Amino acid sequence: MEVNIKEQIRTVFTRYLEANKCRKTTERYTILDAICDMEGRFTLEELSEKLTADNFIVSRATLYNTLRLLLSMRLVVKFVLPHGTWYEVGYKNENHCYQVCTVCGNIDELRTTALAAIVDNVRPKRFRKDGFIIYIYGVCSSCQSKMKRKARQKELKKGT
Amino acid sequence: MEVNIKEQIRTVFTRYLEANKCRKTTERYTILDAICDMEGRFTLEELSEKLTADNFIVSRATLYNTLRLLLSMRLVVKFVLPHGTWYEVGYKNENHCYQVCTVCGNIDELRTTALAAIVDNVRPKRFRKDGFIIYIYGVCSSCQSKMKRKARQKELKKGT
DNA sequence: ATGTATGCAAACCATTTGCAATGAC
DNA sequence: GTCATTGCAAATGGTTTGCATACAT
Repeated sequence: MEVNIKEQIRTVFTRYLEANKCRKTTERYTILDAICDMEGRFTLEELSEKLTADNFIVSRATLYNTLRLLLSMRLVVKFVLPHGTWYEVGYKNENHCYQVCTVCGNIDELRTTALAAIVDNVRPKRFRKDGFIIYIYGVCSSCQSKMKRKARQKELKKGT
Repeated sequence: MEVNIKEQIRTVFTRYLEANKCRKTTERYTILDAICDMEGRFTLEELSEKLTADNFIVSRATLYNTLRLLLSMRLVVKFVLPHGTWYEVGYKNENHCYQVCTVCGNIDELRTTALAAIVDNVRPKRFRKDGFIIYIYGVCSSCQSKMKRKARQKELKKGT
């Protein structure tokens, strides 16, 4: 991430901490920095590993606390999928369309700008909309062939 | 749920069990029936409670096993949301658009036919699409007012 | 000096697993 | 009789909590 964007984010964070009378701890800023350096989606485990690699050890509790803080101020977005939980820096307010294989759990991001534009135009009443996620569920081609292969084997066994 | 629809579902289930050489156990059919009688979304806990109320005790393991079976054949749909996991009978192959409040966790279903039609037309390559879910994230009006009230109180405290 | 934030370990909760017993075929 | 399915209890894994300590204000 660009350095001046990181600076902007730090500024937003500082303003938020001051406005809510929260303390400006080293942990909070270091975690924020690390999150900015993560590429795309990341798990809590991956974030922890990055911090460890940077020689900064934080407890799980602090990691969760800081993430909660960042989530509540919308600097980070959380994805809860059937196969795990991911986080992502949300400063761009990007929206997402995922194709999820319900067999192997693989997730691909679909780049369908048309679709995103439509959902973007939905304006719910009495609701502050922050973003949206579209999940398309199904079976990927690789799992489809595996299932066919398995069915064939059962059929063979039946003949025995 | 209508009796003859339940019958249809049982037939589909039986065909699936036979095709895959799975056993037709009392547990499986009883759980299927209970699921058909659930109204709308339900949690595993609620399903278990209903079965208990019907004097049918099943282990968690069997509940999860049967749900996995029903999920794999698309008779049931699973929703993993930040505030819990829900299931729903999926025989109508309905698609869904949810409005999720990230503060209180409340979920409302949006009836936006236009939106559903668009997503319906997305045809991913090399992927057997079974359905989709759209989550619109944000803050509901009731949580918005609570947040405003809280902010006012902090401001008062500051003045003291 | 005050009280918020942290670290640690224990607690928690939903889900999965291993294994012996049951029962569908 | 065979082996898939069940029930039980233990294990797992991610997240939260309680409490003593550290440190930002």
